[in-house]
Amino acid sequence: MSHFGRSGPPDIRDTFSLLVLNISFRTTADDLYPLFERYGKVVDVFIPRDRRSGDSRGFAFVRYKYADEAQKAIDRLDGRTVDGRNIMVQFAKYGPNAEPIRRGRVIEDAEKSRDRSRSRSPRPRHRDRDHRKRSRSRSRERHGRDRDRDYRRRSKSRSRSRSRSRSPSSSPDHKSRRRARDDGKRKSRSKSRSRSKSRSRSRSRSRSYHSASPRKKSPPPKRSPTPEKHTNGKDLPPSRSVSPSPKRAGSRSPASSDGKE
DNA sequence: GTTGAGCGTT
Repeated sequence: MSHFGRSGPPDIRDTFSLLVLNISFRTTADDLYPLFERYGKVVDVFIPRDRRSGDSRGFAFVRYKYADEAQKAIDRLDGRTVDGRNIMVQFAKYGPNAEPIRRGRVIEDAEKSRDRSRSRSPRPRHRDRDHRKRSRSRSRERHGRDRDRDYRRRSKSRSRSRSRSRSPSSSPDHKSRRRARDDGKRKSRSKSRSRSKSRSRSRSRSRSYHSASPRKKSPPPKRSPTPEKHTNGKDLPPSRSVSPSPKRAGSRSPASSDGKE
């Protein structure tokens, strides 16, 4: 929703989107509008909110009518303290339709192809949209729900050191603490994986699709007194389609490897 | 009540 109450974005044909980062969670579009409107014609102010809680996600999008005004707003508001937070204003890189943005403006089809043809963008990496979409979890969820996402976020933030000092009051306490926990967890996992690996070697990969709960404790390979041949035939009856290894079935017999190792 | 890297809506 936009600041004007309309449905969806008003008109992004000739607007320049600005991304305002590091704003307070209490800051609303009404608070940002007068601030940005002072430097130009603001077409729309949008603050993405969480679907469930409805709270602000900590950043906003301000669309200007003209690029020079947007640039001026960046120059004037970037680094300013708003609501007690040092905000960061910059041109948006992606449009609402997942389209690339050049200098804050949505690149049109013709312009896009032209740009590609003339000069390759020095963009080091193409960021997957799904990637950020998945990591769209606010820290609130981090309290004890999703720490799996932290892995990716942490590694990504590492390579983002080129950014300016966004938070001088960055307390490394959190990282250290979290890292310690992760380390411990990782160790335990690696051990378990090692065991599973050896087992998997003797076992057939057809078991992969069988194990629906990786978290569950791996049951000991209770081997019946019956010969391996019998077990093999029972374990992978219709799993032929799952195993894309035709040569294995012909050149090698899983029965022999099952018994040994 | 908390949080803090990032890129968007009916």
